[in-house]
Amino acid sequence: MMVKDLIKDASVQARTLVVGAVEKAQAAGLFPAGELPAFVVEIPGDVTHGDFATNIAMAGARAFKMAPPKIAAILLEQLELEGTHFSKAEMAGPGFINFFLKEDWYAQVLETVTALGEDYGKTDEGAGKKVMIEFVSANPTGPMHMGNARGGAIGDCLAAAFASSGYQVAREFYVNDAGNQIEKFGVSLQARYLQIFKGENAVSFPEDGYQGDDIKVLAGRYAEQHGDKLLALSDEEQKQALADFGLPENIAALKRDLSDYRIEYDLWFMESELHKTGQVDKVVGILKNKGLAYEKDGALWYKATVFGAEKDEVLIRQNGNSTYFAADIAYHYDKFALRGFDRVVNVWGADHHGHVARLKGAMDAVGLSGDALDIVLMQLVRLMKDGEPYRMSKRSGASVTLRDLLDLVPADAARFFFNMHQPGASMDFDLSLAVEQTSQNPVFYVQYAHARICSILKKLAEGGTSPRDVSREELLLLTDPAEIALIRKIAQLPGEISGAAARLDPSSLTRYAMDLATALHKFYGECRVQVEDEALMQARLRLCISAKSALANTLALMKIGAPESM
RNA sequence: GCGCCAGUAGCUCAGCCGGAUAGAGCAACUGCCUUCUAAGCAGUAGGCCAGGGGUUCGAGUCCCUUCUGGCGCGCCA
Repeated sequence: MMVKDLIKDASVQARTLVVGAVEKAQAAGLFPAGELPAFVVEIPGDVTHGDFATNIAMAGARAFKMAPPKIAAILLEQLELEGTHFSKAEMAGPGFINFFLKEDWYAQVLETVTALGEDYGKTDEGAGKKVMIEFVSANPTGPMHMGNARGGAIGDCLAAAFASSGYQVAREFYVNDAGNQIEKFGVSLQARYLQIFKGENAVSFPEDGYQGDDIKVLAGRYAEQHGDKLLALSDEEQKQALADFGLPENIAALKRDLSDYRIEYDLWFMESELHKTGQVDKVVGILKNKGLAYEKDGALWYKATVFGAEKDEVLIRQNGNSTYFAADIAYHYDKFALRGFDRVVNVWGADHHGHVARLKGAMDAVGLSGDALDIVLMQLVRLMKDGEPYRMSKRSGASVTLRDLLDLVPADAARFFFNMHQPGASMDFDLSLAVEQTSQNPVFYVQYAHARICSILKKLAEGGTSPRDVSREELLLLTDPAEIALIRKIAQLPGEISGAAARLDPSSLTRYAMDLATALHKFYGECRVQVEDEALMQARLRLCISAKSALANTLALMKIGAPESM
C-alpha cells in the first residue's frame, strides 16, 4: 500500500539540510569540530515564520562558541535548497532559521490525497507490529456506566489510529466472569429471587450486594422462565443456577449496547478460562521458580517492588482461591507470551492506577517486558445538563448507564464528545449541547463541513460541471491564504493519526477534525468554487474533494457519520 | 503519611522535544445572505498560565516547594 506523509518528508528533509550545512561549515573550519548539538525542527504557530523552523543556531551557541545570528548566517550560506521541498530559508527573531515550502509542495499534497482516497492518512509507522487494545472490560454483573462509555470511545478510536498507522490491531474485552464479584452477583440474585416468593421483608438483602434494579429484573426473568424450582435446592445450588443464568444474559446485553455504540471486538476473553486451563497456576509457578513467591499466614504472596519499595501482594488466598491480580498476570502473560502481541494497551479508569506499576512489574518478573504494556488512565466523567449534574432520577440517584446515554444522545455525539478531551483530564459531558441539532454543537460543525462540500459538488454537477484530472500547473492556481491554509491542514492528517497512536491520545484527532472543518468553512467564505475561470474552478473542486477525503477519513476513524447533506 | 492525575479567559478545554506576540469553542457585543447550505464567516471584549523560588539566551512547558481539587494505597476487582 502506498503511504505518504508529506509533512514528515519535508520535516526530515529540513533536518537533513541543517545537519549537512553544519558539517560543511565544520569542514570549512567555520565552526569548531565536534558533536552536533541537539536541536528541533518544528512547525511554527505563525505562518509568517515559515512552514518549518529550527532552533539550531540558539541550541548550538555554546558548542560553536558564537552568537546565534552569526551561526544562522553561516548555515544559511551553506544551505543548498535546489531539488528540495523548499523555496527559501531565512533567519528571523533571536536566531531561528525558517524554511518556506515551494508552491508545488501544496500541489503534491492534493495529488497525494487524490491518489490515495480512502487510504489517505494511513502510514506504515507500526511496521506490522501486533498491538492489542483492551478497553471497557466492564464488570459483567451489571450495566455499563459513563466511565465505560468514555473508555469505549477512547479505546475504539485509539485502535483505529493504530490500525491506520500500520499496526496489526486486535480489540479485546476482558470478561471478569470469576472471583468474588461473581459470588456477590449470585448472592444478590438469590436474595431477589427468594424475595419474589417469600416476600421482600422475609428475605434480607446482603449489605454488600448489588443494589441495582437490573438484579431484580434478572431474578424476575429467571422466576418467569423457571418458576420456584430453585426453592428446593441447596443454597449453593441456588446461587450457582442464578449466576449461570444471569451472566450470559448480562454479557449479551453488554455486546448489544456496545454494538449500538459501534464497537465490535475481535475477542471477548473470559477470565474463567485462565483458571480452567491452568494458566493462573502456570504464572504462579513461574514466580515461585524465580523465588518471587512465599507463603505467609496460609496465603501465597508475590514479592513485589513498586516505586522502589516492597509492596507484596497476595496471589493465592488463604481459602485457596487466586486473586484478581494473579489472574491478571496470567491474562497478560497470555497476551504477550502465548498470543505474541508486541504491544498491549489497556484503557482503564483512573481509580485503577494503583494497579499499573505492579502489573508492569509483574510482567518483568515473569520474564516479559513491562515496557511493552501501556495503560491509558482516564479520569471521571460528569454528566451535565443545563449547567447542573445530571442523574436519571433525582429520587433514587441512579446513575446513567451507557444504554441510557444512547437513548438520550446520538452515538455520533457520544463518541465525539468523549474524545474531545485527553483521557487524563476529567471531563463534563454536556447533554444539552450533545442533543442540539441546530446550534453550536461541535459534532454538527464538523459534519456540516462535509455536507457543505457535498453540496457544492452536487450543485456543480447539476450545472454540468464534474471534476476532471487537474494538472500540476492548474493546482498552482490555488494561492489564496484560505486555500493554502486548508491544504496545509489536509496535509497534517497522516501525522495526526500516527501521533494520536504514539501519544495514546485519540482526542487530538477530534480537535484536528474541528480545525479541518474551520479551515474548510473559512475557505468556503473566502473562495467561490463556481467561477468563470474553468481551470481555477477545477483546481478548487480538487481541493474540495481532498478536504472531503480528509474529513471523511478522520470521521471514519471515530466511527462518526459523514453526511452528504444536512 | 506515601503515591498518581490535575489547576491556563466567565464556562469547557488545547498548547507536542522548553522557543518568536498564550489559543479554540461556548457565553457576551458588532457586522456579513438577490451568487456553491448563515448548522457559516469576519470583528470586539475577556489572562498575575493557582502562589513562591530555581535552572538558561529563553519557562504555561523542566526542577524544588506551598496551596487547592480528584483518585489510589484490601487475602476487592
